[in-house]
Amino acid sequence: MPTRARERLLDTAEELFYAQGIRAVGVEQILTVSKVGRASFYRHFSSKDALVVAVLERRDLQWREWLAERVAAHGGGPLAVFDALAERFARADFRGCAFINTMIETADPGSAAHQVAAGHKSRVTGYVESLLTTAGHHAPAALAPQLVMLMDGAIVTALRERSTASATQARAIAAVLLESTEPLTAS
Amino acid sequence: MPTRARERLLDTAEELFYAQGIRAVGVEQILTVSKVGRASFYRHFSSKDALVVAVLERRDLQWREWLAERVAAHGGGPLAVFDALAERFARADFRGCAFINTMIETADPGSAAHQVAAGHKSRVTGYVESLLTTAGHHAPAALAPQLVMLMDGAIVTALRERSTASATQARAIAAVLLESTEPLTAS
DNA sequence: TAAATACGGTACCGATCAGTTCCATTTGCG
DNA sequence: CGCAAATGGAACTGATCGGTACCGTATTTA
Repeated sequence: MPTRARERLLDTAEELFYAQGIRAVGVEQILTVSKVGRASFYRHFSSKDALVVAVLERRDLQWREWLAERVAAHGGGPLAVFDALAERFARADFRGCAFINTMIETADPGSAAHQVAAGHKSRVTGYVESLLTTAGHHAPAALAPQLVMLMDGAIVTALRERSTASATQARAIAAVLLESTEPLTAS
Repeated sequence: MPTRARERLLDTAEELFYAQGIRAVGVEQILTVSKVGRASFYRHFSSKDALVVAVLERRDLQWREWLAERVAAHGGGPLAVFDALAERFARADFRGCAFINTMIETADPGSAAHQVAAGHKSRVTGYVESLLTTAGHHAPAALAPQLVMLMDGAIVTALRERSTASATQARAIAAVLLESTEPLTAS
């Protein structure tokens, strides 16, 4: 492939979708920025929706690779996910979680984009559970969803306050949960 | 005002915006559902953006009124906010927090809609802080943002999982935070 | 060199977008 | 009753939406 139009489309679309939202970015803008011809676009993707799905699937893989790498760099413990989040929040282009954003923007739960986004979250939960298991913690299956909920809360809060403080806060709360000896259920 | 067109517009727009997203709802649809003439719309609101702001400002007031009422019904303690959330999550039309959704959908932080949404969150935080103060808790100013972060995490999780479980989980975590005698900061 | 593939540019399609204008009707009030 | 304000309907604008068709060009491969 001479000029790798497909990859330029994915790169451009990922950046624009994340920065402005999926609906806010038209095919026209993607073509202009990526310098790909209109016909070439529809040779690679049957529709804008297909491009959205392809972007999300690629980002799911890349994001989880990035998370695993940063967690390892921060010691490999379950709490390291919040250190990784803090790094993410500090980036100038941070605009929340692309998958949360997609689920909110794409209201229909049956749409392909919505389901890719939901799948991402369950895969992240599985990864957090594996971190808890490796750390020898009791009840990883019960704790992982709670940590992911803290992660999501920290992400939304960071988006609103434009600071990394929520990652530190969430980490401190998570530390309390990990220290508690009895599994935490309803009170 | 004979047929109260303005109120019908606000009611219809609030429902449609929440269910489908702001961008996804055109003025055309609002006019059709509300049975308001196109001209009447622009007599009451200078633009669609002005309608969006009016809807959000009204919902801010109504939502916080509703929260205070449900918190009182659940004993008036700080943890009651999670009982109120659980009720919200159980509704068939639940689709997350309208203000979080607005901040995500309206990417530009300088837009009027975004700022109304941000203002709502700070007012809710102030309310939670007053609940902590009334309950005689130490360091309400430090704890309130943490509880709001838990609320946001529970909301996003409920939207993804379509269950009230996250409210119960968040309440249990919040209970641990309230019981801890020392203020929780970075570890 | 020649065929095949990928590509960029442009014109075009019908639909929808937000917003304006004009007109006939209906409503509440004096 | 009669007037004035509020209203609903429809026609229209220019811009943009996602998507299609065609054409000339550049690159790779046989």
